[in-house]
Amino acid sequence: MKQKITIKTIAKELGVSTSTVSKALKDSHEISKETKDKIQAYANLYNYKPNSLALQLRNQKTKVIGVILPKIVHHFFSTVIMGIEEGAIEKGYHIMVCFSNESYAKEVETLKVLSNGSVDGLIVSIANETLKNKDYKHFTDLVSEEIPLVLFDRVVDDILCDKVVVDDVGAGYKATKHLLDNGRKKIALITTPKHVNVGTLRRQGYEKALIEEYIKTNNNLIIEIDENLDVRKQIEPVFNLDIDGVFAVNEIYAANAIRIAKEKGLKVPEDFSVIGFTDGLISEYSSPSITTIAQHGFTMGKQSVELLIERIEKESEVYSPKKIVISSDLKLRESTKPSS
Amino acid sequence: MKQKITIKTIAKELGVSTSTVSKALKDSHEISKETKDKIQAYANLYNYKPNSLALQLRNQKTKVIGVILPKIVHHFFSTVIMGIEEGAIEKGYHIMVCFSNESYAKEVETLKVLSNGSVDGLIVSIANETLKNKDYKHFTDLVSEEIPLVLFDRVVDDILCDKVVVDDVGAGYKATKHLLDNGRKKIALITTPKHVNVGTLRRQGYEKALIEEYIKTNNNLIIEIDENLDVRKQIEPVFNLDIDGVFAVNEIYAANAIRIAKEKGLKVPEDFSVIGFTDGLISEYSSPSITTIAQHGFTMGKQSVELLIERIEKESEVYSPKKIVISSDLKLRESTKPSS
DNA sequence: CTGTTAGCGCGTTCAC
DNA sequence: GTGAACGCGCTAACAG
Repeated sequence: MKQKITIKTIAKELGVSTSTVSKALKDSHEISKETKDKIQAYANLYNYKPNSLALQLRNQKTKVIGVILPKIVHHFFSTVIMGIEEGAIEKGYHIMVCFSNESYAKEVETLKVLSNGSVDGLIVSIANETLKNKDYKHFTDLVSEEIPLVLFDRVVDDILCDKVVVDDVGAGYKATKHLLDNGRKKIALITTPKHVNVGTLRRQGYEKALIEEYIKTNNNLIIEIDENLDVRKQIEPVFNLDIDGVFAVNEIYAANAIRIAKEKGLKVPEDFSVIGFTDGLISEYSSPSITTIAQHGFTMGKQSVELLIERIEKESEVYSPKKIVISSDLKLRESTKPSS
Repeated sequence: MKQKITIKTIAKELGVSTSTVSKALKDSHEISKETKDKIQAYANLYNYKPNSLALQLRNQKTKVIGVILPKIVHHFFSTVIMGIEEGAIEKGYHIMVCFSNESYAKEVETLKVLSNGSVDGLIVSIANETLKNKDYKHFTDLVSEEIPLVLFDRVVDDILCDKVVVDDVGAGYKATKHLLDNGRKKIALITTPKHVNVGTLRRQGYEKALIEEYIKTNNNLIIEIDENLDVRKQIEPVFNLDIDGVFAVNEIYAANAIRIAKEKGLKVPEDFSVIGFTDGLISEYSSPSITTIAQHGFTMGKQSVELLIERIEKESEVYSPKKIVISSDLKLRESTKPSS
C-alpha cells in the first residue's frame, strides 16, 4: 500500500508542529485563519484522511459492533443483519460480521478474538451446538469483563445481558390457533430439537392453543428435526398418520411439508393447512404461498443495535439487563384459509 | 467497560519492565524460565489479552477485510458472504460488512470510511445506481491509493483492479440453449436494465444462442425490469405475446414467471419452460422447482478473498490485475424438461 | 496564536 | 537476563 499522508508529514512539509496541524484541521479558533487555510489546502490536495486506528487507540473506542450469527442462509438472519447495519450506520457505527456456523468451538474463538478490543460491543445469536452443550462460560466471561452484549432470538437466561426476542410462545399459540380456526384438529408440529429454546417455546404455544380447544397433545405428531440429516425424510413419516394440518417452526420445514402434502394428493388449503414461521422469500414464492408468522427480523436487528449502542454510550449507569419482546404477526397467504 | 489489563499493569504489579513482560508472553529465550512462568501465570490469571488496536497501529495492518454489497436479501449475496468469511477466517482475517443498498451516495461514503485504515483491503460488488451513473471516481481513487481491491460479479472495466466474475455470456448462452434443446423457439428474456452489465452480458449469451438456431431476436420479448416498480406487473404483459419459454436473469423473476404461467393455465414444463439464474432457495422450493444456472456464490466469495489476501500480503510485486472467471453450471429441476 | 510533551498499548532495538 | 527508549498517528493539556 502506498505511503499514507499523516499529520506529521503535513507538519514537516509546512514547517509547523503536528498539534497545529491537528487543530487546524479541526478548524480550531486557536489557529490563525491563514495557517488554517494553508494547512487545510495542503490536506485536501494530498487527500489527507485521519488514521482511524490511531483515533480508536486514543479514544479507546472503535465505533465497531461485532455481530456473530449461526448462519446466514436463513432469510431471517439476512434481514436481521440489514436491520443491525442500518441502525449502526445511523449512529455512526460499523459492523463486523462473523458466523459461528452453529459450532461451539467457532463461537468461542470468534468471541475471544472480537473481544480483544476490536469492537465496542457484541450482538449474538447463539449457536445450536452451544445451546446443546449448555456451556455459556465464554458469554459470562464477556459479561464479567463488562463488554456490552446483546443476545437476540436464540437467548438463554443463564447469561445476564440485554436481550431481544420474539414472543415465541405467543407466536406458536397464534399459529396453532389460526389452524384451529381453519377447522383443523389434527395438527402436526415440525420443530427443532428441544435444546433450541425458540423451538421449545413455540411448542409451548402450540400446546397451549390445543389445550384451550380440549385437544390432547399427541407426541407422535411432533417431529423434532435434526438438521444434520435429510429434512424431508424426517418429515415424511408424519404424513402417514391421520393429520389435517402442519405448523412448522421455519419456512424450510413448511415448504417441505407443502411439497409432501401435494405429492400425497392433499389439496392445500382445501383439505389441508400449512403454516410456517419467518416471513421469507420461500414462503412468498412457494405454491401455494405459505401463511406464516412474520418474525420481523429487520426490527429485531435494529432494536438490538439501538439497545447495544445505548449501553455502550451510557456505561456509567447502573446495569439492569433489559429484555425487548417483539411481537409477531400472522401473514396470511394461500396455504391456509382465512380464519373463520 | 471494565478497565482492561495491559502489559503495563502486569509490569507494575510484578515489578518488572514492560518489555520483559512483552518478551515473556512471547516465550522469548531472552527471559529466564522463572520470570516467564511468573508473568505467564499472572497473565492467565487475570485473563490478559493483547489489545488488538495497539497491535494494528503498530503493525500497520488490521487483518480486516471490508466487504460492500448492494444488498443481502438475494440468496446469491448471502452465499458470497459465507464464502468470503470462510476464506478470511482461514487466513486469519475478519470481515467488516456494509451495504450500499444500491445507492451511489452510500457506496461513496462507505468506501471513504473503510479506506481510512480500518481495513487492509476491500471486496465490493458495485451498486446499481453507480453502474447507472457510470461514476467510478471513488473506486479509481482507491486504486491510486493502492488499497487492495477486488470487485466481484458486478464489475466494470474502467476500474483497474482484480475481479471475480461468472462467465455471464456463457451462462446466458447455456440457459438459452437448454430451452432451445427443450424445443422452445419463442423465448422471452426477463432481465435488468442495460446499465447492469451482468444483465447485458447474459443477454448477449441469449442472443448468441438464438442466432445459432437462426432465430431472430425479437425485442418485444425482452423485458427490462425496473426494481423500483412492481416486478410482477412488468412481467405479465409478455405473456400476452406468443411465447413458449422464459429465461430470467435471477430467481425472483423466474419465480414470478412461473406463477404467471400457471395462472394463465400453461403447464410447466410440458407446455412451457422456465429457467432462472442463481441457485437459491426459491428455485428449490418453488413448484415446480426451477431449473437454474448455478452461480456458485460461495466459490466466488472464497476466490475473491483469496485473491485479495494474496494481493495484501505480496504487495511488493508488480501489479497486474487478475480476472478470475467462475464457470456456471446448469442445475436441472422441474421447470424444464431434460435436454433432448 | 503556536509548539512541546505526554500518553493510548504494544513490540523492537539497543544498551546495560 | 532485563530495562529504557522510541515509534505507530493522533489529540489534549500545558507552555510559551
